Amino acid sequence: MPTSTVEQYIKTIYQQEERCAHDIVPMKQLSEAMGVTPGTATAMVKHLAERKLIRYEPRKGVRLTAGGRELALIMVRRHRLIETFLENVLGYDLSEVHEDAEQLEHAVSDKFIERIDAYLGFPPADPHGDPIPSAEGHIARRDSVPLDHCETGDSIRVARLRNDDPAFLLLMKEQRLTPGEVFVVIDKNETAGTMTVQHNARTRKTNTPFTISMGNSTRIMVEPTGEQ
Amino acid sequence: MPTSTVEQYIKTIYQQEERCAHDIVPMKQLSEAMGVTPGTATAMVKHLAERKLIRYEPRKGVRLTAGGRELALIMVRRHRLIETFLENVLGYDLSEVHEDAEQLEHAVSDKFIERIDAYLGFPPADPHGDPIPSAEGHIARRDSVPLDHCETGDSIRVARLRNDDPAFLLLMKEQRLTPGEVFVVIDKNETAGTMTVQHNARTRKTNTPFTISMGNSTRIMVEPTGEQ
DNA sequence: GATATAATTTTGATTAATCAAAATATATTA
DNA sequence: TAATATATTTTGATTAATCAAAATTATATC
Repeated sequence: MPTSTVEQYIKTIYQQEERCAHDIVPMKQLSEAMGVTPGTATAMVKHLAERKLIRYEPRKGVRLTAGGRELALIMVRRHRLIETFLENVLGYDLSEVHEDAEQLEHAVSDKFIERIDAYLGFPPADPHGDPIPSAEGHIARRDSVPLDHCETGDSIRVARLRNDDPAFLLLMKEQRLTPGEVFVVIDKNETAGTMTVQHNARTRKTNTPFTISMGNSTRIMVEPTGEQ
Repeated sequence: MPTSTVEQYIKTIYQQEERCAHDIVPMKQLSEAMGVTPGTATAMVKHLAERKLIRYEPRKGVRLTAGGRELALIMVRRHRLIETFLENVLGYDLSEVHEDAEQLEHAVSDKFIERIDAYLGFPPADPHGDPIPSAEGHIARRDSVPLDHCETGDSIRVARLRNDDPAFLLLMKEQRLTPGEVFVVIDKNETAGTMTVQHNARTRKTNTPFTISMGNSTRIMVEPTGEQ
């Protein structure tokens, strides 16, 4: 049985892999995401590699093995089903679900999760719109497309950033073009080779438009929100 | 914040106090109930005493302080509400609820418990019939009476045994006259000074009658089952 | 390419919880 | 009461997870 700490590391590595172009996760990124010192992460990573949950390349970083990915998807399934339950059944606010789910996901049994799934009517996605992996570890491939495939007026959600250039990622962060964020394409200028996007006014206080080159926009994977 | 191990010890001490005449819980009883070696229990008990959750009398045993009792009742509340939820909402069998509740009770937040309580309609008792302590730590005093106050035909549940004589307790265990067990009084003979009880035929395979002296029957606290 | 900077690993310690086995105290029995 | 059995505590070790700080190795800059 993996300890809850092991589960948490594996889930975090999975999430970090999702957020980078290169699938290898550097130690700094992992230790920051886990909120531990780098030395602690190194020690843990060696242990996870022995358990065959990850591949560890010293001085480079880590990537999940098939077994690690399996465990990660179990944890993601638990987390998302619990969040859905907290919101739909117990009436939690969306901002409150994460904290409690983070604790519960390490304490629930498989039986509990399957019962919750049935009780909720086998929902395909959690309250954030993220797909819930099946009990067998299958997760719906989100039909994300590069931003430059979108048209003016499209309402979209950022799925992932296919680029790990720090300057690019920093810019994305400053502009809040990070996974999960919702936008509208307010202009697509083929001649100038630019796209302009803007946060939805009712979800953001500051929503100044942001213009990006068509070339860079291919690095931003988005999916339709289904709105409008 | 108490760790889940601390929570478990405190809950266990509370339960053991309920099950003995003398409110002091000897180390052997505690270590066996916790499933750890006696030395481990001693070490932990010192820690709990420093935290002012228990009073520790070396070579004698332990008893809860007011603060310890408060924590114990929080844990009992969590456990019983979770069991109720698992049975009433998720359709668990009664025999399955304990195992999952035992894990979850250490992972849930106060918010979660209060929401579950409301969702269940503020139930007064869990599926075993045990009262659920309030959020403020009040628990309904079970209206238990000594067995000799019962009459022939009464259907009763054992609440607690007010005697810690090992032979007596062993006998009670052999006859399955332990807390939670359900019986019918089939004879009360004032002249002979005896009472005879029998397990309910549909809950027990072996249900040979058992006769006990009136004197000893005062040590067995029971409550009406509400049946018949 | 030499040096400064940043990332990573190593080392030595710490805390919570545990066990096995030795030492000690208490209770029982003969 | 002395001998034996039982309960309890102590001692020394272990494991998982962590930190701080030193040592090492990449990477970036001049």
